Parts: sequence; C-alpha cells; structure tokens
Amino acid sequence: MLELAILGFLYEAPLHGYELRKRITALTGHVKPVAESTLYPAIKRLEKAGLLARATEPGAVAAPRHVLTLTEEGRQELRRRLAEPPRRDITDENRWFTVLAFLRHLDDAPAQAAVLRRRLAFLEEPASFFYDGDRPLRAEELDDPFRRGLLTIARATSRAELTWLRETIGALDG
Amino acid sequence: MLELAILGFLYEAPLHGYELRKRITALTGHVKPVAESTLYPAIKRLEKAGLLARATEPGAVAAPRHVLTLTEEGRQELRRRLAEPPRRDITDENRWFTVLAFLRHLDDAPAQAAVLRRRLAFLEEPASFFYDGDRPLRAEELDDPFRRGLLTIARATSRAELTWLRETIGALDG
DNA sequence: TCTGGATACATCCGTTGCGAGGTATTGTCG
DNA sequence: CGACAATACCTCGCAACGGATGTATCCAGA
Repeated sequence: MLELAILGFLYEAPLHGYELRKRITALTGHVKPVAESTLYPAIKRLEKAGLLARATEPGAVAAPRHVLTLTEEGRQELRRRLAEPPRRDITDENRWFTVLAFLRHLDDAPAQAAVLRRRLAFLEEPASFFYDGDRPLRAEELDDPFRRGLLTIARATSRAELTWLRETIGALDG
Repeated sequence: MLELAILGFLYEAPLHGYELRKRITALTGHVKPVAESTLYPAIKRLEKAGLLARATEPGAVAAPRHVLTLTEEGRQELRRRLAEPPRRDITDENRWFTVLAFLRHLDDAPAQAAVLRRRLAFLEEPASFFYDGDRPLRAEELDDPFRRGLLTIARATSRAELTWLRETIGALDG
C-alpha cells in the first residue's frame, strides 16, 4: 500500500522524499501515520527494483534533496498494480482508498470500471461480523450497543459506497 | 489488533485455536484475513506473557485441541487495552471496529463513554485527503471522479458514525 | 477403496513496519 | 545570540505478517 502511494504520487510529478512523505501523510496519515523508517526503505526497494531513479539536488532550504522520478518500468508497474490489485487492496478500506486515489492514472475506462466492479462484488457479498452458527446476526438481534453500532456504521458506509459505485460504473460504461 | 481480538473472544469463553480463528475470521476476515501463521505465534506470545493458559484435550473430531483460557492477568490486560487504546486503535477503522466489538467487556459506562469520546474527537478533527497547500480540498473541487468518490464515501461514513457516537455517549451519560 | 475436505496444530523464511536514535542545515523568535 | 522548529535524509533491531509447507485424524462421497 505504501509502495502504491509512492508510485502514485511520483506518477504525477517528481518529488523528493520529504515532500512525498507529506503527501502520503495527508492521504492516509490521519488514519495510519507513515513512519520515516518505513518510507525511506520503501523508496530504496523501489529504486533497487528499477522503478524509480534518484537525482541529488542542492537543498532549497536545508540538506540536499533526492528528487525521485519514476522510470518507464515504474510507470508501467503502477498501471499494472492499479489494473490488477490483489484481493487485499479491494477488501481493506485503507488499501482500497489508496487504489481509488490513483485509479485515474489507469488511462482506460473499461479497466477502471473492472476494478470498481471487483469492489462492488465484494461489497455485495453477504457478510456480517457476528454469527449464530452459520446465520449472520442482524444489528437488531444484538443486545450489545457497541456491536449494534458497529453493524449500523458498517451498513451505512456500505450503502453510500454501493450507490457511488453503481453510479460511477454506469458513467464509465455509458 | 489480533491480540485484542484473541483476548476479547477468550474473555467470553475458553476456546481452542481453530475455533478462535473462525470467530476472528468472521469478525475481521472478510476485510483482512488472518493467516494461521499469524494466529498461532500470537497465541504463543500471549501465553508466554502469562495472559492465557493452555489445556490439551483429546480432539472431538480430529487432532487434540488446545483449549485456551484467559488468566486473571489476561482479563485485566483486556480491560486495560480497552480502557486505554493506543491512538492507532482509535484512528484505524479496522482496529477501531475490534475495540468496539469488545468494548462491552469494559464494565464501566463512564470508561466506555471516554473511549467513544476519543473516537468522536478524532472524527471531528477537520481532515481531508487532498490539499491545495494547506487548504483541504472539498469533494466538489476535484475533477477526478475517483477522488471525489473517496471523499464522498468518507464523509458519509463519518456522518453515520458521528450520529451514532453522539447518541450512544448521551445514553451512557444519561 | 481412495480421494478430498474439514478439523487441528505447527514451523520456516522472507518481507514489511515501526520505534528509537542519529546527522546536518536553515530560518525564526525571544 | 542561543534555543528550537522545520527541513531533509538515514540506520538498527525487533516485532508482526503472510505464503508455503508439513503432520495427523476423521468423515463423506465417488
């Protein structure tokens, strides 16, 4: 997910690590902060894999900056990851939001719609959090207010997203 | 988060690992599956820390079961973790849902309300995903339909949860 | 009779993530 | 003038996670 965010932001413009960190923090940081000790090794990984290149520039304000630019392989890799995200990227909201944030870079409406359809299929699967044997329990059946809240919130989220997904898929198809 | 779920389920009843796994899978598994290779080491960690005890029982159906029971330290530890969750447990939805699922075990309405207030404070912080400099961008200002969707969904979720939080805090206080 | 699935537990190993700490420079405010 | 925040990068070591794989039992169905 971190790698996806790095590739996504660099797809739009070359950035140095520090700026990248600020953007990632804005995107996912209030929910899940990004430690520098996670970001810099991730940048190194991507560089080693040939997905990005580094150019040292005298620092505008302080220490010298390493301006990061995606290579052509890097640009392809982002499109590949967006077109065929692993299941986790579809189901886990944090990851899914990252996919959504960069899905515009997939320059192909049918491919975009296909990704949205995977999320739609996932949300349409009947799923609960609590079961009585095999039977999913509905919010109304729980006497615990917290668990009832959990189901209520999950349901509201899901409804909002389903509406948006169906609309957007329609627009992409039409 | 895994540890919290283990402590939470065992607080309700002693279970063997396989059953524990099924419950955790029901709770968070459709979003973020739990690998056995994550669960069993986690159980060992908790056992080593003296939070749970293990009793071998001849297997009802197949291999012998290890029935896991919380120790008194384990029960205290769950209540402690629920009363004072780290910030990540408040901000990250996956983790927060786990807290919510077991918050009923915190046998003290003011303490429960305090935890809900932390989540409320977090959701009330003005936060966006995208910025123009320092100014948060509103959904309407984005021309990218996917990022617009992201903001729309996040806002809908947030609204539903805020309503529920205020109601429930009111009920706990009243 | 044999295969496959469910039950039940476990380890190995590579990757990722994070807290703590370190280095160096520039601008700001008292 | 000195302290501090912000800029900018980095490493170490541990914990956590996850895919692959292994072991063994029992039962249903082909």
